[in-house]
Amino acid sequence: MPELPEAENIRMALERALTGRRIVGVQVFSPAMRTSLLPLKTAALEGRIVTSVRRRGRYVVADLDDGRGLVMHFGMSGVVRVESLSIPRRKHEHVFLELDDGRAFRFECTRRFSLLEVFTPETPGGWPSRLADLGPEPLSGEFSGAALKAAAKGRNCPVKAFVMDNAVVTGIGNIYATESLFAAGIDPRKPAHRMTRLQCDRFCEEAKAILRRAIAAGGSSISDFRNVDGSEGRFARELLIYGRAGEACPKCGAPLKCVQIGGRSSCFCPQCQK
DNA sequence: AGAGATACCTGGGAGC
DNA sequence: TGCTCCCAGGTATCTC
Repeated sequence: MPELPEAENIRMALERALTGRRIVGVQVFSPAMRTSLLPLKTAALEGRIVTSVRRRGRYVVADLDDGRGLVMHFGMSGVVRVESLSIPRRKHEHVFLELDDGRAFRFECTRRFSLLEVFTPETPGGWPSRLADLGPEPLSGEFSGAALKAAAKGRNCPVKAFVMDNAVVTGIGNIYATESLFAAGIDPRKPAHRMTRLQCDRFCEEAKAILRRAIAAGGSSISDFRNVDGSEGRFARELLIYGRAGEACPKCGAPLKCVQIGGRSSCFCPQCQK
């Protein structure tokens, strides 16, 4: 399921595949994912050239030469490919954007939690402002132990729900929150405001290191995730505790526990995480 | 304002 | 075998 490292890998691949390419056709096969896909058909995308590909949190934006942009989010099963139109459409491929090199940007999403929309910068409350409202990028200098400690003031929710809040830090989902809290030795159930400054520092350091390693490894392929070239991410094998409830803790050997936090299963070591 | 619950959706696995 | 049920996940939206 795409989190930040997966989105960044998609961004890098789309930057190579789409920059400078002209959109020559639009095909929409299914009316809706998270939002309706029908506006793509009447958005006059034909003739537009992709000028750059950006990322904000888990969102990837392909900027067009007329100032608009294509914003995409991959939910938990979104996959994009840039490949020949002649390859038969897969069951859950919902959109093809035909390119001037004979290939197509093809958007697949099994569980329809993804999003693909055109935005105009002028739209009040449109995508640029919504992206700007997201919390700091975890790999930026803006995300620090001091900032995390300040944001946690007065917040009584469990640490895990807190760090998965996109307004606190963006792009960290269940996998990387689980792994980062384990690496930092923090109990995911602990009320956010009770994290010490040292723990906030540790969390930031570990989260940044894990995210950087995951990006370098091409992301984590859990269930449906594939990179733009169809390859699987190699980081899944480096996950230490995600999805390993009942197994021995890789640090101390105690059995890993699993609890529900914010409606999401959360694996942790009751010995190592305080 | 914060926090919890719920809906959205599909495929895969467990259990009968 | 075939059926039902539950679970996974991010985000929006609702209620308390």
